[in-house]
Amino acid sequence: MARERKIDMVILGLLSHEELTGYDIKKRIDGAISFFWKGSFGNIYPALKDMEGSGLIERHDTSVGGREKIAYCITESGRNTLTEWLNEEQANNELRYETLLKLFFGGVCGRDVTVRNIEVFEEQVEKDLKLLKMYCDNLEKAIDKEDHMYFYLTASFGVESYEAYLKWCKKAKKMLRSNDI
Amino acid sequence: MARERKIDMVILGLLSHEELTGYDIKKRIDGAISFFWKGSFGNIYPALKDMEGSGLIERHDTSVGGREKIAYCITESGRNTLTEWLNEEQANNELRYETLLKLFFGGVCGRDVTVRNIEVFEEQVEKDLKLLKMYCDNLEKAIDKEDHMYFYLTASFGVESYEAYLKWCKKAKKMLRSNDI
DNA sequence: ATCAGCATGTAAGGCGTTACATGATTCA
DNA sequence: TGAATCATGTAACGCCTTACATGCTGAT
Repeated sequence: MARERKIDMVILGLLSHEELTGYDIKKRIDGAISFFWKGSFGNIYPALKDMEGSGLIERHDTSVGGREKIAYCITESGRNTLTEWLNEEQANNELRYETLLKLFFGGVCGRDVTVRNIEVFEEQVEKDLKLLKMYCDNLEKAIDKEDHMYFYLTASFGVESYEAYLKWCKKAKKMLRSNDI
Repeated sequence: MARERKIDMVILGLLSHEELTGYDIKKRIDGAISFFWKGSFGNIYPALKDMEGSGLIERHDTSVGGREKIAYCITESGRNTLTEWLNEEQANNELRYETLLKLFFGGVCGRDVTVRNIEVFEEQVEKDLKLLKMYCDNLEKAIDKEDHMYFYLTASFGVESYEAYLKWCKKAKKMLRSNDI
């Protein structure tokens, strides 16, 4: 029923900083944002069209030569919508971790399978954590710019939680490998 | 294209322990599982029907009096499907945290709004953490039962990460409230 | 000349939520 | 008697993913 499509807010948020094409938006989302929100072309382009229709954003053609290129910028109305959303206290936070599902039902296959699944998870987390730390390090240096502080805090959330994940992985593997229990 | 519906695995996992009705399944999911996976009646009942059709589960009518009641149990084929899934190394783990989205774009509304959003998040995490710790405490006492260890590890994952969240919340609020930056 | 990357989109299908519809039983 | 809980489902709708379709540009 109610308007739920959060991709609109991602787009408005990105456009509040700079003018972007759909393609650019995808690239931005694939960066630091991808750790907590995803987007696809089949998602972004229709949203862009809808939002233009409702006056939240405006297109302006920046095609060069035969290359089609449509940049969008946020309107006053779009900025209001974004502000309203930011001021709403309720937020929908969801985890969908298949790894945890497999862990929960780990008894069906036993310890070795579960340990392996944890290891696979651990490897991914280690890889992502490296990236997140890189983001953090770079942002820390430029934290005097107001916007950078928000980006830093977001990346830092990732670092804190991923480090907790790794700590848990070690503990869990140890428990699964011990014969005491 | 490919079969993706993970609710099937949740159901198979639950039925691997005991025979359950759709209503029971919903209640189980709303317990400890809800921290990392959700389910609804509109989700569960159709899945049950499909899975019965493909022979992964079997119904047997346990109606009493005028009260309709259909319990399902897992079949050999269902147990195989569950085992195959547990043995697949790739797992899809996704975070969709609207709070982080709001944080990332926090510059639009400024520090007070962002601090408030973090506080709302913090309150929810504190509440959930209490529950998770309760689960952990209860399971720790009965960890000699193999299955309980898996449940314990899952809840423990929640405790570790939620504690990291809280740690981050304090740090973030402090940074946002300071005038140094 | 070819390939990676830039750039815009559509179509089909799957998954899931919410609301609705219906009725029985238990307990205060 | 009325409310809460048990119990099963369907329908509408929304959102997203994946795959497809198309074409330009710049670098090797």
